[in-house]
Amino acid sequence: MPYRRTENVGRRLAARRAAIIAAAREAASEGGMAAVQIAAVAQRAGIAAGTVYRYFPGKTDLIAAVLAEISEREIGALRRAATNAPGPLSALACVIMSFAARVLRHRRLAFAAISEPVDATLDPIRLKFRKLLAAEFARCIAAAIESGHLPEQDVTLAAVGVLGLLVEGTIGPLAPQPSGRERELVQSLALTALRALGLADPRARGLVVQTKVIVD
Amino acid sequence: MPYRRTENVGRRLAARRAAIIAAAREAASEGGMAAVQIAAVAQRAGIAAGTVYRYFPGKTDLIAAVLAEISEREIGALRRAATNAPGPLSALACVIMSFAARVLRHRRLAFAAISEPVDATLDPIRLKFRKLLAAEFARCIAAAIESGHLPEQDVTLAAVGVLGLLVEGTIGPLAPQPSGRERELVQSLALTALRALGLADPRARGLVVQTKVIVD
DNA sequence: GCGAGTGGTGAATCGTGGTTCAGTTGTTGT
DNA sequence: ACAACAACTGAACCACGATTCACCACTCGC
Repeated sequence: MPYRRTENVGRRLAARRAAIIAAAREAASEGGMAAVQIAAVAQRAGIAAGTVYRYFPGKTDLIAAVLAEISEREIGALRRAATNAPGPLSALACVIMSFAARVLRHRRLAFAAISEPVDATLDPIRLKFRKLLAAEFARCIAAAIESGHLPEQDVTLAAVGVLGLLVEGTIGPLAPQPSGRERELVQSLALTALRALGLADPRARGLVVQTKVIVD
Repeated sequence: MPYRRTENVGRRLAARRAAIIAAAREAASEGGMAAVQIAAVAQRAGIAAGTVYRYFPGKTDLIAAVLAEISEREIGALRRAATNAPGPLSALACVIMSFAARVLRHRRLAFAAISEPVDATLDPIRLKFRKLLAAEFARCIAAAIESGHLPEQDVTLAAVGVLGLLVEGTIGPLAPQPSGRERELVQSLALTALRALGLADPRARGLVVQTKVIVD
């Protein structure tokens, strides 16, 4: 039996798989989901179109892998942001602002990952991502309510609303164009979001100003 | 010269044009933008596929017409809601709640019209619709600030944020499923939106409860 | 170096859905 | 009824992009 996959080859395969995912992500970063075409991705990765199918059963699975990667990175960052904060309210502010800031860093990709439909078969995966994001918000909101910093409310709905507010304000079609004023935009959106959750204006204002954002 | 378009024929043509638009709208209502296919629309309208092209140069123009119609209806309704209200704050609440309620009445169609990308050439048209919606919110927010009911803030950004909050909370993928509790959902979202704009919790609560929604 | 088997290739295939157009049907004014 | 023309038809055409597959290239263990 002359050929067993060697360690070395295995690494090369893994690297190529990662390269394909990276190529797909880059394509999405530049031209949105519409630009994620097998031929284009393959070219970017320096391989033939057919080769993509040795790594992924189909385009859907490739995009799912891209989304999974993004999801893991982003959720991790938000969780870290929450953990590092001194208190529940501070954690909430930090998560909100980190999310907004991170999205602003990669607008197109974020838009593609969060808002751009692709295919009905992918809806569950995108839904999972959004659910995780909302859950991260929800966790912080719940903690802030628990500790008496926010009024009682439907936590899930509040989280979804805040998510929509931030997404629309950062990468929605009406969001301000990139202009170097990202810091102010983040603060402005965070202020609005915190008020939405029931925090009085002055306290929210102070909280927002003193919060440090984690962007990696 | 034996044939000039007669009055009667003109009416029939106009009616057919309207029927095509209606068919496209219905298709979108049932299956989203993906279901707006020329063949399907034509069948719905009881005509042949080719006939559609006697009324619209292409699919893009057809969808543009559908969006224009929706836009006119919806913007009109919001404007009416604002006008009927006794004061600036009441107008704002009414516009917010009317928007949410109307969207909930036709979720799929609203989602298709507001959130579902179709084609890069259509982006300007969708953008215009969103801009009009945001402008309607912005007008009310500005009036409420003017009259001292809300704190100073970036009106445009606030309007965009509220739009995102409401859209996500009503027709976003994480929004609550239809369940007969629409009234509560609208109130809950409106409360959150008004707080986001800087209205203190108790005042917002009272305002939301007493506001009558215009749904037609 | 060689046989066995994996990884890679890219042109051809396929499915989908918008668009076209030669032929048919319907309407108008005389 | 007829000429002149518009409207309608739907099968054929076309573009696009995912997927396949027969063939080539490489790696492995001997």
